[in-house]
Amino acid sequence: MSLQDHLSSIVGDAFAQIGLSDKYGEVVPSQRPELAQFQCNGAMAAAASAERTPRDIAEEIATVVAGHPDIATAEVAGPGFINLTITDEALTLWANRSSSDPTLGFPTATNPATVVIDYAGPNVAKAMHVGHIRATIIGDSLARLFSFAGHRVIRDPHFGDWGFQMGLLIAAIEDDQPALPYFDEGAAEFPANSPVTLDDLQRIYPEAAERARKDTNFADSAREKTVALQQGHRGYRALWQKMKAVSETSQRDDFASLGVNFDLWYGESDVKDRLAPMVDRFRNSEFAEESDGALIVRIEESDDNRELPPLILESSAGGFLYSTFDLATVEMRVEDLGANLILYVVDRRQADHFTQVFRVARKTGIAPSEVVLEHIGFGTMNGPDGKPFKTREGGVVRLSDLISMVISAAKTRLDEAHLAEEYPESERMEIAATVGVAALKYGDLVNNRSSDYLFDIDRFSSFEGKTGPYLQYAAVRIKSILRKASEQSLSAGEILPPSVHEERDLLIELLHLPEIVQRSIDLRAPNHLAEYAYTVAGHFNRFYDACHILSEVDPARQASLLAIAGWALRSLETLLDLLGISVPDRM
RNA sequence: GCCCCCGUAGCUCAGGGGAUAGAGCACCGGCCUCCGGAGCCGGGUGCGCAGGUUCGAAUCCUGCCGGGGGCACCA
Repeated sequence: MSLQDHLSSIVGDAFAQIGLSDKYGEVVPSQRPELAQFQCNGAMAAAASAERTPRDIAEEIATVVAGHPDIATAEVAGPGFINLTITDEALTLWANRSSSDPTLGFPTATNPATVVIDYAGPNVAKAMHVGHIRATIIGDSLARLFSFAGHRVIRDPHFGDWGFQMGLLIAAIEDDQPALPYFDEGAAEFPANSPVTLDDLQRIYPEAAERARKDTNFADSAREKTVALQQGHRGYRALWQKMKAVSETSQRDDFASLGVNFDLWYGESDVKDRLAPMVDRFRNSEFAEESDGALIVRIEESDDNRELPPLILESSAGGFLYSTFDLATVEMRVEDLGANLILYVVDRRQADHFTQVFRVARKTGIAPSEVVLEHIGFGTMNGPDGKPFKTREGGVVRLSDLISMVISAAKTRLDEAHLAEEYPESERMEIAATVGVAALKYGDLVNNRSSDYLFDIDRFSSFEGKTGPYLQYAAVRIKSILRKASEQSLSAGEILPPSVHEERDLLIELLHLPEIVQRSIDLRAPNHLAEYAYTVAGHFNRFYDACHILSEVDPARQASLLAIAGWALRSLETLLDLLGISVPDRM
């Protein structure tokens, strides 16, 4: 239980005692910190049904609550706000309890759910680019959050490796190099090395896509090859393996440099054996019908306010498309993984696609009613011109180049600040990498995920104010103090009642962590963590200015200050970790 | 055409139906015999417009204006 829950139950009991529902007792942090630490707005909500004035109810609740030993003051203000302050004794008790708790006062799940998080979504033949950054960072943070909350999390990047783009590539490569054994029906074996590099694929793919738009024969040929690949053509499968391998090598490097890991490294192709059986099951069922040569499922519902296109199970060419992959993947995640909740962290422009997949999964029973499917959409990362982020030449920015940019900017900033100058070169590089990635991730996650945001390399690389590096720096300063204390054989002890308001304010702030984590999970919104981490750092910095730890003369108080600093550090590191940001030991 | 999202300070963005709507940047002014100054403190005529619901609306509903996005064989 958190302090806030505890206070809610005290106030809730008071409401029950005067004959009103205890649900009105919900306590939240005060919006007016100069007036109180916490507040309850329930008296105003209760007034109408109780046929009493809000102030009248509030006064009575305040009187009852004021008698509780943990409550220092309970005052009515304005139309009926109940402002609460807790005693320093209660504050200290909760501080000692939460600071020593493995999850910092957050109650972990008693009934853990299996949560599959589908994020990143890299495609074969394409190096990851800025369009993948948000999906990767947001998905990773959500995975960390659910894991922290005690759920069983399965992270799956869901590679795009089984669709029409494969047929396009095969057709283009065959056109260019027809003598390759992959196109020879009688080939006994295939070479060990890939005939194409990722750079080749990056060049070939857009050319082939463009050609298919103009040349229907080429497009038809690519569709045929897609079908042949899906149906098991030996040569195409062998070539596909090569293309997949060269792509994944680069993509895994990108994930590694972002510090992002997955539990499964599945793609669309990992459900390839489920596709035909699933589609055949629906072919003659009530769900599916033929339309323009394709097999479709209509998804309209009576209360729709617009026309929604049907989901295409099988194309008129006899191939499977991405909706079919996603549908079969739901089946796999439910049957094989035991998923209770599946989150799709995908650009919000694909909202209609997920509406189709979810409706079909629901009505066909692929997703039983107790399995929750959610599309976690997000906005675009724009450049300084307000349009999707591009290179100066107008091209797509590769993720690896973007990462290099932020790391290089971090290194420049370290040099300017004359920081880390005496450290070994390898450590300096590591610090620059950690700081650069923190700038990138925090700059993204601090925004509300559903809105577009502007990525400005100059602003991000300034590293001032509300940034990842500022938070790392705040944490590093605490580590430095704790290291010095340790060298002087000083250790943390019990947290004592605060002496100055900066100390009290920090304790109160740190006790808000459980609610912030819960809200971030409920809303699937890491930006609440990002904002809160910044608030915590601010409170710590004020505490740091007000309470000089190492020169404190009272040993018990010094041990208490060390405990508070340690708690603040662990809170900051935990919050940053939930954002996917790590803190160096020094910088 | 239909549908979805967005519109908050000079700029970039937060904001859970609650009090006086916040932060960062930028700009101005302070703070170092002390733990790392990437810091701390002070400085603010802003919720696109008009209605509605509510004791209470940036938040919910309707309309309008402005911006972005989506609309079956790409993913």
